[in-house]
Amino acid sequence: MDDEAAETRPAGRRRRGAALVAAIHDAAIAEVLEVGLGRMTMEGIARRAGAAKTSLYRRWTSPHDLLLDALRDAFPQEVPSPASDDLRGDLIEALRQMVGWMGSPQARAVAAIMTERDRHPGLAEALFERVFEPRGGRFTRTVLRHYAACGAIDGALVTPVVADIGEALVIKYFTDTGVPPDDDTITAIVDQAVLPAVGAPLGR
Amino acid sequence: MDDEAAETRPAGRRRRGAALVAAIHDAAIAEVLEVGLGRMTMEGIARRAGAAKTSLYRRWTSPHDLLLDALRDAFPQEVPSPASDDLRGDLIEALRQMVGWMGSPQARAVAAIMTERDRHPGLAEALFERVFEPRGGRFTRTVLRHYAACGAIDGALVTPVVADIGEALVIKYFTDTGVPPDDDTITAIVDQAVLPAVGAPLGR
DNA sequence: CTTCTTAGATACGGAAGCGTTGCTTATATC
DNA sequence: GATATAAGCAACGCTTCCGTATCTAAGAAG
Repeated sequence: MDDEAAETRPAGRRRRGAALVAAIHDAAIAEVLEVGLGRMTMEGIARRAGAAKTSLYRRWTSPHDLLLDALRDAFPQEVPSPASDDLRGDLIEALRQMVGWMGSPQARAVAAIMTERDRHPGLAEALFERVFEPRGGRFTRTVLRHYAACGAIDGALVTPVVADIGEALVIKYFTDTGVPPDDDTITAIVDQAVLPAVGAPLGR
Repeated sequence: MDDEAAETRPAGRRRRGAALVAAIHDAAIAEVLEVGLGRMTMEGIARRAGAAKTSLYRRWTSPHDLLLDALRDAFPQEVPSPASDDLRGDLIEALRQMVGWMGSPQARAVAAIMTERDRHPGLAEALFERVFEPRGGRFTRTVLRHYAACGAIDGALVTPVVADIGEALVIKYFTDTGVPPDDDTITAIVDQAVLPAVGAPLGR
């Protein structure tokens, strides 16, 4: 994910332009994941990228500025929802996609910014303005809306709260245990929490 | 919350023993909330507490050590569950208590440690071992178990996933918006997500 | 091959935190 | 009031990062 860098590069070759920028972007994301938002440093990013500090200061003014740039380049991550006529299966698949997305370095960098938003308010704002729009049940909500439009479930039940149930439980599982939920857990979340809220029969 | 410190203390008075320790504990918690886990420093805590750096090093070996000590002193926060025969009301009350608890400096310090657990694994472990046991639906779970025991709801439906629904949605609301959910939102969470999962009638 | 652009290497003075030391002085105890 | 305990204070050499400046050398363009 990083390491097209320092040691690997045969001393006599120099990256320029886009290739160099990409390497620095990767280094910035790797850096925030390893040392955290509060300990990001131009020197650290340069070291990790195998680039000269000078090359960073030529383009960016601060680690945060650089990080935002890196994230904007890495997004958007659009999540298409394949809609068959299997509500339960589509919900499970949506949460599976979410879990996969959460594992990406970009997503974890965003999470790091979100959790420290009160310490760096400007950064969180800029993330929203410049990178992507927040506040989403972007995964299950898409699915639920589709089936509500079909008439398969009652559209009045697809409230903001209900559209967040699946995502909320995935996130809580992740922060509680430190690992993403496996398929069995995802299935349990859909069967025991999401489906009941949209009026599907209980008990599975 | 902090500031029994520096400027306020009339130059000729010295705190000792427990009073000093308490002031330093407060300063440590305030410090982690302001600068974050990664930027906590012995000098910073000492400055905030209006104490000498020496006095910290006499008792603790690192900012993390000190922080853990401060948290252990501030806990436990037991949450009793007043059980009448109003499931819905008790669920709402439980989540209200949770929101209140989340606002405390101690809880936010714990949250800071949890969100950076991969950066400081030892700290998160020590928090569990030395301070309190994790992994809870400690709020709504207590309520749901009570009513399951009474036979008011089906005990088989009170799974780990279901016991986490309320807390998960409160947490997600908080991290998404940056502010705790108000009473209307809490009510919506209970009505639209928790109650359906335990077989209560929909729609409300 | 020549030239222009741009990355790399190195050094800088300054700031801040580190963990420790030696010493002074306030507070508690007898 | 004398004495033991414990806190404050100031300075130490060391490290890391800051932002900048200077100089060399690799890559691209003509």
